[in-house]
This record gives sequence, structure tokens and C-alpha cells, in this order.
Amino acid sequence: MKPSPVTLKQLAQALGLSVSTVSRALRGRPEIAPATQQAVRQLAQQLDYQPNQLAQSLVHSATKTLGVVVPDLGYHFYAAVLYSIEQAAAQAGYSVLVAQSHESQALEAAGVQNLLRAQVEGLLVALARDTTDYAHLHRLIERQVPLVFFDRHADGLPATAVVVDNQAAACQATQHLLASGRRRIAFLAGPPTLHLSNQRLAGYHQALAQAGLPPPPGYVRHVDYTAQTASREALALWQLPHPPDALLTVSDRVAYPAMHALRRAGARIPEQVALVSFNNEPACEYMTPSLSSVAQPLAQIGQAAVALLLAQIKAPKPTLPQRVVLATELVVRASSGGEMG
Amino acid sequence: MKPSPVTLKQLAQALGLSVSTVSRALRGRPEIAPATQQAVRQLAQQLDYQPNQLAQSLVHSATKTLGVVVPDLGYHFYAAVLYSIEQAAAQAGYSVLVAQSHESQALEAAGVQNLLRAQVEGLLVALARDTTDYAHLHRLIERQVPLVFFDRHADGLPATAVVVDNQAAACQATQHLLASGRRRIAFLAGPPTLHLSNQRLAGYHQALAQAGLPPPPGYVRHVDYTAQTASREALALWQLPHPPDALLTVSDRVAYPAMHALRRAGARIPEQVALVSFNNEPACEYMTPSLSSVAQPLAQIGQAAVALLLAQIKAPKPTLPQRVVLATELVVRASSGGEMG
DNA sequence: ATGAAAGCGCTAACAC
DNA sequence: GTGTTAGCGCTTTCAT
Repeated sequence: MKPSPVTLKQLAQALGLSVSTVSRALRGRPEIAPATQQAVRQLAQQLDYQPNQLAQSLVHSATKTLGVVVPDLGYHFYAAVLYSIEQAAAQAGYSVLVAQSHESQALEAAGVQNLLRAQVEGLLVALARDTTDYAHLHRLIERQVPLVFFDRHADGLPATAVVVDNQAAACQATQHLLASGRRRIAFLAGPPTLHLSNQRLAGYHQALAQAGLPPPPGYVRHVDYTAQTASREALALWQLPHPPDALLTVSDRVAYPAMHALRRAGARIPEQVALVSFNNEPACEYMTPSLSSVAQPLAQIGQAAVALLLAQIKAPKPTLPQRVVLATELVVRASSGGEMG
Repeated sequence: MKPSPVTLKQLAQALGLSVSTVSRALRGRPEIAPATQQAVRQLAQQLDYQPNQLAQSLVHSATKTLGVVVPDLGYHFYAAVLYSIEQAAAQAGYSVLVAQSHESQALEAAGVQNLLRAQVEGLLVALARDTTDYAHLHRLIERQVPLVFFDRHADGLPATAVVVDNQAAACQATQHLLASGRRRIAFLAGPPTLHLSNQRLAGYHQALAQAGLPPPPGYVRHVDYTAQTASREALALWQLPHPPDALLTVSDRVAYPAMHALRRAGARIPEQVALVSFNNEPACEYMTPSLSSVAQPLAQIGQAAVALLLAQIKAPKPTLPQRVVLATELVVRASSGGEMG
């Protein structure tokens, strides 16, 4: 079943005009007689004519379509950024084609491939966790495909990226914990392959170093974002001979089960262990205690990424890669509120 | 900057062949001499030739693209279903174009329009809350555009839909509350324009009627899914002369702030008020107390919707509308656990 | 086994 | 003002 088989040719025949006249009339070109305009418009409306964008795109070699590659739409962060990407794109008259990498480098490469075949005018990508070989992305750059990374970017690649200063954010979060009197601060990090996690780890170390407090051995643990490892590692920390009095986690997804496990193990939060996390998902506010978290500028990330991509698309010459660093905001809630207990 | 300006013609010229031969070789047609195949393949690889899907689509009048229209990707439910839609589509060799209605009928109609212009082969849609006039959808059906509704469907429209039995699910949830000894059960519903909410309301009424317990006046309250109205109405219920001993909410988004407000007001959950909600978002498990919620079969919804849509696309004749009703599962947690306090 | 030509639906350069 | 022609990149008869 074809969507709409009404074509310019059919309109032309029905009206006894040529296709080009009909085409011009529909686009309101001034050279067409008002009477003709009228007639064409009316019939088009009546037959519910829809221009075939495929054909238009082929002629103009511009599809008015952007491609987005994200690891996983089940993560609130990516869904929320896609929200603002779609919105910004729509406002600019662009459509959005999405592909998920499911954290796999192979799927990511395949997704990029598919989007390119679909002739997207540019690509917005957040890297898969598994992506270590950047060949498929390098090709894009060589081919001068308009490209903007967001959130998870490839540090070595000469490409535009919209990011937050993860290190500074983690440093700030750690300093906040230090300021409330915490001295034994642990960190539940993501997989070591995750750049973003390493940056946060660096910020954590930075703050501790500045305070002259190196983390005790075993105070940094890597988890894979599953509830299982998160709660296991949180408990392991709690059961240390000298347990931490504060815990920074790489993501709310990790913080929820960690906090849950700690509470079940009898830890009083924030009195015995303060918690600060990243992402500030909507549910943070409703946790018990409410969860302190570093808010990402979700809307801004999407808007900036789309704006930068459109700029690249419109630019006559290849543009210089730039790094846009957006501000985060530490939202302090009960899980790290008040002084030490 | 064009993605990849390498065309069949260029390959043909470089090899001293005709475009048709190159085209055939690339597609591995048997009539092409092995040597030629070889040569063509190699050059294509070397030049990183990418077929222009636009042109292919134009010839075949098939874009291998599906359109999805959802109210809001910030809602976990829609993001999660899009997750499975994209996955199922990708497995079938289809791409996914997304549009958001932002709960507005006008934007929904515009989104559909845009997707059609982009020549999507079919549409997956969850209606906007504001959609009361189905004209734009009726046109799709008349034009026999392959179409599958999910979650929020138009009851009067002769179209295929993938849904859950909201009434039965709400009935079951209410019965669960009754079984634990609750007798004064209130319901925080969504806007009265929301079909899905009305169905759940019906299920609630059904269970109460069966138990011979009509809800006290004022026990059904409509909220607009904002935290503000949710907590306000929950409090209003709690401050009634005869407050409820159980609360059913139309969505987790409503349940979180409602539960939060109740606890701040001193209500002990589940002893004084039991809570059951809908959607079973990941955070439910980590609420205090953990939140009982009706789980939607997210993956199945996406998979079924895509399967039904592809079936329509492939069918030579228009297919009969069908309603696929998927099973929900009440996940009982602490917020409604145990007998009455 | 390969090439020439037509056409998918549309726009644009060039007549008249 | 309007029609004719060519062409976007590809596939597909139809020849040879």
C-alpha cells in the first residue's frame, strides 16, 4: 500500500498543464498566472497531494534529515537529549533518524553506515561504551560529514563536541562532601573504558588531592551500570574495616541500587554515609532520602548539538572542530544535606 | 559538505564500464563476469562507495523507513517503547524516523505530515493527549497508509492497535488492594480526555462495584501529570474527614510526588495508605517504600507494533484492523505489601 | 556478459 | 506565463 500515489504528473494531466507549471504554481512562483495558481492549488488540496520528498531530496541533494546515534534509549539521559534534539531539529525543519548502538562498536558502525546511506545531512553521536577503535568515525571526518559528538566523545578525534566538564563537576561534588565534613569518600565509577567515568574519577581525585586526602585503598570501584554490581560494590565498601562516610556514584542508575543496598545494610543516610550522584533524573527528588545529584543541561545539550550541526551543514567550507562545554549544576538534597552525623 | 559524492557513474567511468554493469556487479547478479565483479567490487571498496538510498528508494518506491509519533520522549514509557521499536525495525532492515507531538494535536498532525512527505512506509503512533479530532488520522486510513497505534489509540478508528487491557489491569490492582483489607480506595486519574486513564478508572470502578463498595464522593481526582497537582490532590485526599486507606494512581509519574507528599504529611505507607501505580518504571523498586506498580510489556509492545506494521506494509491487500491486547503484570512491592495496618 | 535507454518524481535552465 | 528538455542516482527492460 503506497502512502500517496498522487504525483505532479497526474495533477498536470488533470489540469491540462505541464508538470513544471504545476510545480511552480505549488511553490508559489510569481511568474505563474494567478488563475492557474488558484486552479492548481485547489486540485492539489482536493486530491491531498503530497510532494515526494525523496524526489526533491534527490534533486537538491539535501534530505533535511539528521541522524542520531545513541547507546541506549532506555537510559533517561539519552532519551531526554533526544527529546531536545528532535524538538530543535523540527523547529529548523529537519527530521530525525535514530539508531542505537546498544553499547556495541559494531552496531554503532552499522548504525552510522545506515544513516549515511539514508543520506542524512549530518550526524549526532554519543559513543558506545565498547567503542575503542575510531576508524568508522575517522572516515566520517575525512569525508567531511557534518558531525557533532555529545556526552560521550572521542577525545582524540578532531570533531566538534558538546560536553560538560565532568572532571570539574565531580570535583565540585567531592568538595561539597568535604565541606560537610566527610573525609572518607569513596567513588563508584563506571567501566574503565568509559571516558566520561574516568573524567569524573579524575575530578574526584583532584578534589581529594587538593584537600590533602588521598583515597584509602579500595575506595574506587568500577561497576558496569547494572543494579547487581552497584549494590554489591556499595556493600563491599560498607563492610570495609574502615567504611566510607560518603559515596560519589557515576550515575543515578548506579546510585539507586547502591543507596538501597546501603540502607538495607543498616547504613543511615546521610548521617553515616552521604551520597552524591550524577544526572539528576526526575526520580532523584523522590528517593528516601532525596538524592543529591549533578544535573546535566539536557535541553541545552540537544539544542547546542543541533545548532552546531546545522552550522556545519550550512557552512560552505569545513568548519574547525570546537568543544562546547556546558555548565552542570550540583543539586544538593537530603542524601548529602547537612553536616556529618 | 556532501557525505559521499562517489556515484555509480564515476565507478563506471573509472572502469570503462556502463553504469548498469556496475550496478549489477555490486548487487552480485550472476550474469556478470567474475572478473568484472571483482574489479568493480574492489574499486567500490577502495573509493568507499555508498549507494544513494534516496535514488534506490525512488526507483523502488520503498524507503525502508518507519515513522514513529509519540507524545514525549521524556516519558520513560515512550522512550522504552521506542527502544524496542528501533531495535525491531533495525533487525528487519528498517530505519526509524521520530516525531514528538508534545501532547498537541496540531504538532501531531504536522508530525504525521512530515513523516509522510519523507515517504515512510508506515506509521507507529501513540496519540497526543489533546487529540480529539481524528481527521488527520482518518485520512491516513482512507489512503491506506500502513498504521499501527500503540498505548494511546483512537477507539473509534478502524486501525490496528497494540494495547494492554487497562481496565482489567486497574481492576486487578484494585482487587489486590481489596484483598489486603483496604476498603476506602481512592484513584488519582489522568485528564478526562485521556482514554487510557478512563479505562483504568473504569477498572477501578468495576472492582469496587464487584465488592459492593462504591467509592466515597471525592475519591476520584483528575491530575495533569505534573508533580504539583499530583501532590496537591494526594494531600487533599489525605485531609478528607474520612481519608482513604489506599490510593491507586494512573502513572508512576503521578505516584512519586503523591507518595512523597503523603509521607511528608505523616501518612505511614502502607500501614495507613497503600499505594499502587502504573508503568513500573525502574525507579519504583528504589522508592521508600518500594512502589507496587503494573508493569507494561515494553519490549513486546514495540516488537508487536513493528511486526504488525511490517505485515501491513508487505500485505498486497489492505489488512483488517486488529487489536492486540498484551498482558500486564502487577508487581507487588512494599507500598501495598502485607495486610492492613 | 555488457550496453543503451527509459523512468522513478521532482526541479531548473532554457526556450518561446 | 507556460512548455520543453535535461538531469539528480539508481534500477530495469530490452537489445546485442
